[in-house]
Amino acid sequence: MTQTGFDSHDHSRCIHSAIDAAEARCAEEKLRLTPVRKRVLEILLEDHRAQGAYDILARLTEEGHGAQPPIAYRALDFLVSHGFAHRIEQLNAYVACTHVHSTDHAPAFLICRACSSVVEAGAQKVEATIGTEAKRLGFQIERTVLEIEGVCPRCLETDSQ
Amino acid sequence: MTQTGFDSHDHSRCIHSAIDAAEARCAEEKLRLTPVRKRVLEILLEDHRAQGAYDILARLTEEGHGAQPPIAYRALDFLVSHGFAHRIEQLNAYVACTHVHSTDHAPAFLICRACSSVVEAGAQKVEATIGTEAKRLGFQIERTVLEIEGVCPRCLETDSQ
DNA sequence: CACATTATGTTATAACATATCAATATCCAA
DNA sequence: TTGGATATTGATATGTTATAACATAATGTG
Repeated sequence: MTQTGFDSHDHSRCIHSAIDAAEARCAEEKLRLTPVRKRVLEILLEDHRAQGAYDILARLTEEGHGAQPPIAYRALDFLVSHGFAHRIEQLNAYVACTHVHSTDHAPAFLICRACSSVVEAGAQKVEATIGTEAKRLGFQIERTVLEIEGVCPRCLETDSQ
Repeated sequence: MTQTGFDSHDHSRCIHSAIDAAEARCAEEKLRLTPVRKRVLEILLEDHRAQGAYDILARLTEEGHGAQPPIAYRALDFLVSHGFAHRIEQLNAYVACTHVHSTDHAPAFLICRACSSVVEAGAQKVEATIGTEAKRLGFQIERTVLEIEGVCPRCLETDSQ
């Protein structure tokens, strides 16, 4: 596993490189990173935290985009389905993807229950373990959700618990 | 990993042994397996499928219990918090636990997207892998959600896909 | 341009979940 | 065995997350 977060870093570089990467991939694959989609990605990139669809919708609305849930959900669906963002199932929320990875990667998420920050890690070893077992059972894996809830180092200090 | 399902089996034994185990543990730990709670566990045990809170609520209502969401949610909370059932995050649904395990186990779920059947497997190796990495990052794990979506052997045959 | 395709706007509603407070049941100690 | 603390259930209301369905607009292509 490798990771990106839980540490201070030059976050504006995060944002720019993620946006640049998204634009490049969209150009390459003839996907349309429309204004709404791009804006949602930017909002998600503001920090390494999961945000709910309605939080995002509120931001879009402030900024003059449509005020109905489908506006947000469609943009999120686009981003998730092309790997620019991920859905955190246990939070019903979304984070920008900070990895450059192949389309079918197996992300693992470390989720802080105190501050909602999310760090994405690769989980190749985990997939390997599961893959072997699934094969034995005749189960055909299509998607792996690995979400690890706990407390991040920063909050561990703060809360002193 | 070990598993229980995706095969034909004497399901009435599943049910009885799970109920018996639950009653035993509740007696031991002075937990109250009240009528509603027991009934919800029985409903969940009817098959190895995830069921939504409102599905369960509908059943309870038919049978004369209260018809309000909290009735179902409270029973489910009890069952989940004591390990008699599990919540499947990606389905917002619940399954009975078919393992006898320690309180803090690390279950992995194989979820068929075609028939919603759920098989619970242990994932000790997975936890070990993650645990090591989390330690390196200073992240304190409290809960691990590992949900694997795909197609079960039975549906693979049927759908011929 | 005409047409197909994709994306967005809009309304309505479905599906999932919890806060709150009142009433009742259970437990346990005096 | 009674009385008080605690846990559970009942009931109402509301909050939160997500999608169906259909209309309109933008875009890409022959």
